[in-house]
Amino acid sequence: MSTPCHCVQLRKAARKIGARYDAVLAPVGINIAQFSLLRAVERRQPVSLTELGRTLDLDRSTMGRNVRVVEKLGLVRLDRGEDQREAVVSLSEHGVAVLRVAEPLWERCQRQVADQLGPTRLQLLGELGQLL
Amino acid sequence: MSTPCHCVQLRKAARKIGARYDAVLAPVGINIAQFSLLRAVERRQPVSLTELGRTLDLDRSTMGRNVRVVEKLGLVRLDRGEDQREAVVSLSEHGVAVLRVAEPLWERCQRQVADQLGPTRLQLLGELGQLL
DNA sequence: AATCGTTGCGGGCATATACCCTTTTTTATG
DNA sequence: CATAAAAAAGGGTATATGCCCGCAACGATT
Repeated sequence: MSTPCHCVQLRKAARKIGARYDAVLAPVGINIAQFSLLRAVERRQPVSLTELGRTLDLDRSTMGRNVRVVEKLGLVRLDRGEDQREAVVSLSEHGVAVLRVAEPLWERCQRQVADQLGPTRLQLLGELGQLL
Repeated sequence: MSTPCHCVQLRKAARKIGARYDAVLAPVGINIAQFSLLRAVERRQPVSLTELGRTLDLDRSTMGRNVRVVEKLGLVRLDRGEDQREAVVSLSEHGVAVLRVAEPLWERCQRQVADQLGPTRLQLLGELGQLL
């Protein structure tokens, strides 16, 4: 028999948990990636795409596209920074409102997942990001 | 302060580890998703798209598209099954050859990851799939 | 044999993600 | 100050992934 691929296992777990968070957030019209993006923007706004990418550990071009999606939803604003090269992102009022509604939904899901995994595995989960 | 989102953590870890396996497999011209697909095909061939999807825990339409990619690479064959609705997949000779070359590369990466994470965290990976 | 519910695909649509290349703007250097 | 190097976006291309819808084939029931 062959060992299961650690990467495949991890991806599978990520898909599953993602679907869960997505379902919880669906009533608000956003998914977990967008929720995470909005939170990151709120904490650092106004913030450039590059900095956002560094923060979320995503490719800059990925950031640009993901931001465009939430921009179309009217959740964030995109402006030019002082540095004319930068595109700086900030939450719109609508974005703030959506975030406020989404937060308790997310928290409930987060808690359920935490209970289901237990503190030990949660701890390990956090360590994965550091180690890889 | 806000708790980090378990889902986001997991996705991030999955992206990172995925990039690693992808890099290792790049010389063979496939990525980890395709490697995993080829292995699944080899073990069950000839296998229908639906069954493959169930096996890999992927949406059937996703399976269809992913299979088409490796088909274009000449790694698998797609035929009609006895049941005329089914599209059955099997490895081509080239697919087998690529798999044989890819396996040792994958194994080395797999071992490195295992060493880096240690047994406890490795075990977590397996458990996540079950629990989520 | 005609019909109807089920199953299996394929296509359309959308998001997430990454890599590469080009253009624009800034900055550092001679 | 002029110019070259560096930084920031943006667009192109490609894969992975999921949902929904429609079509075709299969099987059971009448």
